[in-house]
Amino acid sequence: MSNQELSDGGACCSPLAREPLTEDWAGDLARMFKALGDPVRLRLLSLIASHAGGEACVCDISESFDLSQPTISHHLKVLRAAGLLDCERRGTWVYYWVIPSALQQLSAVLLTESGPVVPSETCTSTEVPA
Amino acid sequence: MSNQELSDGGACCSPLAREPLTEDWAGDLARMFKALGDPVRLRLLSLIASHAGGEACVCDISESFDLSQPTISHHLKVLRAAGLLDCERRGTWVYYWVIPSALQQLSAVLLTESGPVVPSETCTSTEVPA
DNA sequence: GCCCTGATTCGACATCTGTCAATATCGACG
DNA sequence: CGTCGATATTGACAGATGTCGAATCAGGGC
Repeated sequence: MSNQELSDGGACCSPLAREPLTEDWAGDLARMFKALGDPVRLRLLSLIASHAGGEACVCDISESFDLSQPTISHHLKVLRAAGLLDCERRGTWVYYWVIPSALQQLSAVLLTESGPVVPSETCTSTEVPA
Repeated sequence: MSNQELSDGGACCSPLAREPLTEDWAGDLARMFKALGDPVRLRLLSLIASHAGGEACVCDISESFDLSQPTISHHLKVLRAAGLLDCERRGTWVYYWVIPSALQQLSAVLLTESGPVVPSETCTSTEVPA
């Protein structure tokens, strides 16, 4: 995977709204978004991100779900394959943590002309320059 | 399944990293992320967002894909059901446009402690799993 | 060495998803 | 009114996905 598109040369807006995504990049982003497209995985990510120290072991977070441990492990694997998590074994336990740059990249892609704030509620006007 | 309850109301950071997502919210967000978890839909969204005027008719964007017209229509329906797009019929054509607040919400959720701030605890390695 | 605990992998299953061809709907134009 | 072009809906189908139980792997303690 190539996550180098973060620093787009001279791009003032999000690439999503600036120009059509290339197929390659769309596929790359879609894999990450698809990993987030499951409530269990979203909660897993949130649990890990909000855990003390920014990391958590499986035994700790699996208690928050009604799912079997293999299922939790499967979801963690999906998140890791998508590049959103990383993990490390320490003795008996395996600790997971979030990869901040991955989330940041996704967040940046979604930042369109709307920007971080929406001052005007009447969005009917199309203010996008041609 | 007793998660730690809300600490306090004033959320200064992203809720994803502040505290575990509630099941309701995770389900809501997951529906939107799942809609983005397909390269075709991502490109559709990008094509519409980057189109002149911020909106595009189906006949225009469908040319960029090798997919059948019903498939394009299906993906547009998914994006609309997720609250990411809205559409309007004008004569023969149907125009679609992006709902900025939806993308903004998703972008905000992903803005964790990473953001503009450089994390100091887990900066030992930035390599992603292969 | 042997077992015990934590975590992953495997195999199987039902369900969901993406795709197409065929058909239907909706509006414009003779 | 009939037809035509643009979208949407339906039905069907292969492939992906989420889930579990069982088996397996990895360390620690006896």
